[in-house]
Amino acid sequence: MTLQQLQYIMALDTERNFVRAAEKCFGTQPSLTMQVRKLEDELGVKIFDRSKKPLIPTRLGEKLVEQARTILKESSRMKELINENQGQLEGELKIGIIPTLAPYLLPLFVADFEVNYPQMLE
Amino acid sequence: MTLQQLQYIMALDTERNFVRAAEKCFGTQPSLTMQVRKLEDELGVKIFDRSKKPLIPTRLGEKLVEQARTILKESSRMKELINENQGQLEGELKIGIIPTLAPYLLPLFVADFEVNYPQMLE
DNA sequence: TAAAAATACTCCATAGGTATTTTAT
DNA sequence: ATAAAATACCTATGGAGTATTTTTA
Repeated sequence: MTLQQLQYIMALDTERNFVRAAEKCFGTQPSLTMQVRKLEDELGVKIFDRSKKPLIPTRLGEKLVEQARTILKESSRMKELINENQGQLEGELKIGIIPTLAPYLLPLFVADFEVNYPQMLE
Repeated sequence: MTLQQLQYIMALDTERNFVRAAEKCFGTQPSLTMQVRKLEDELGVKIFDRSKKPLIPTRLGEKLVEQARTILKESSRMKELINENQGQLEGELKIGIIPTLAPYLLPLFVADFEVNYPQMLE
């Protein structure tokens, strides 16, 4: 069992679709298919019922996905502990982007950034 | 960050010694050295102070190890959920035993069973 | 000087990608 | 007919091992 696999089943539970879940994880559909199956094999149970579209988590699958969320939340707590400890680092953030795309993409990135790291903008 | 790395720092925290920690994880000292350093690099902090023997976790390291324990505990909960689920299976348990031995052994088996799987007896 | 940790190197398992086929609406 | 999932195949990364050197008590 890997943290990556847990993120995969989380995304899959949300999207109910391998293609979209893969995009969300910045990967491809086959990788996701393989890893989810590998996890199911390891655990010895089916997490998702693929016999219908859209696919749906099994009864047990729902519980496992929920637990996956818990584990991943505790994992991100590792980085939180570090941030808390170090207080605020100071530094420079360099962004590289070709001029053609800059006016279209940069505003999107910055908007996301504002939402996710408000404390870095002061 | 991998679950394996978290197990490594947990073992290292307990043993305070790469060689013994590696044995405990059924691995070798160099792997452990590498993985611990890799995790430290990824997180951008030192978890253990190796400048003295025996090595000792840093202030922050102690917190991270504690958090690692939490994450691993939540991970093992995945398998617990599966066991619990399977405990809810319904079915028939057939026991074969020769009549001569039955009065002597069956009570012992049942007693054990009651202790170990109470939820199956309701 | 005798332990423990770090380094050098090698190997191979596998995560992940592309291309394609199969399946389900 | 079409979109989604599974399969086949390939590549490259990196985890783990052995052998060796460097460290520190």
